[in-house]
Amino acid sequence: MARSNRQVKLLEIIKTHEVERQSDLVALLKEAGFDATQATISRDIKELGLIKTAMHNKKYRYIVVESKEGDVPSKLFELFKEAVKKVNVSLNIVVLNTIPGTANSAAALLDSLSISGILGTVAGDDTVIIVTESIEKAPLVAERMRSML
Amino acid sequence: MARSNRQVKLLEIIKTHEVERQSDLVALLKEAGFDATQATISRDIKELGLIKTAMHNKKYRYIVVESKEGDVPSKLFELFKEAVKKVNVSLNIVVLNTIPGTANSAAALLDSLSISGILGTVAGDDTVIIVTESIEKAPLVAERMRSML
DNA sequence: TATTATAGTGTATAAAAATTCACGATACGA
DNA sequence: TCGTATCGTGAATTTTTATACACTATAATA
Repeated sequence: MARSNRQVKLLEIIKTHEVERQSDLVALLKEAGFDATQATISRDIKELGLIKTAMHNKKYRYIVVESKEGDVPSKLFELFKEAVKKVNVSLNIVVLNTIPGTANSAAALLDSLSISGILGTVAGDDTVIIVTESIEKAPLVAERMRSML
Repeated sequence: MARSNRQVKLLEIIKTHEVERQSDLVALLKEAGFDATQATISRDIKELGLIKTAMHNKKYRYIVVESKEGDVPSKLFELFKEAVKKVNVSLNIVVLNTIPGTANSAAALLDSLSISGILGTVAGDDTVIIVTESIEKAPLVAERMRSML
């Protein structure tokens, strides 16, 4: 699925570049081998919940923000960050390795977020298994996890 | 200064309304007695660092986000929230009342944020005195403090 | 299989947001 | 008090972003 790959790349680009506008994104994605128009990028940005904001240098930049609106008490995020050590993908499964005993709370956060693409999660002691909708979605979900660390 | 008042009102509006676009803001501000054009609102939004983002209902909405980009370890924010009990203004001074012993860390956060309009801060045991640039700026700074709680 | 959804996209356009330019008000020095 | 600089603003415009519409491909259903 080209779409998921593009969106993963898009997140990556946004974190590593100072993207001022969508047309820049079109260009950067093209460099990376993804052909998409501004219209598509606009839709991706909406779906991924990305935002454009003024930086201190007075330039605009697209960025990723975690907790927006009433999303979730950010303490849970703190917890998540402390707990999760590694994020890996295998086929349609994302595996989180956590500090022993914290897998459950990490999973709890995931559940409360109702992240798109996730079918379900199971938490052991130091491992969370996340089942995603498809092989294509898995890297996107993983990227989302990493972006929370 | 009409500008500061407008911006304070603007923040207030944004937190209490689902503002989808700047022209809505123009209208709402007009109701509140502030006449400003879209151009001015656009500038205010840039200055205040507000953002437009897609909500879960797929509508766009302007919101305030605290920690953007590499802004500050969000733990400091947690601390700030726990510490600060009240925010008051008098002339060009904003006074924070905190839990005893925490005023210093609250002030530390403020310093690290380099918030515009603040000349300097002094922290006692349970009180932070914030000196702002002008009487007009003080309510804006206070609003910023409150928005972090 | 034929038929009907559904998702993803580009093109063209509408809509929204940012900025350029000009101007008025205020502050500051000479 | 001038002249000069700075700031905030609106009008008009440019730039950027979102979406309506049409089309294709793929999946789901009878």
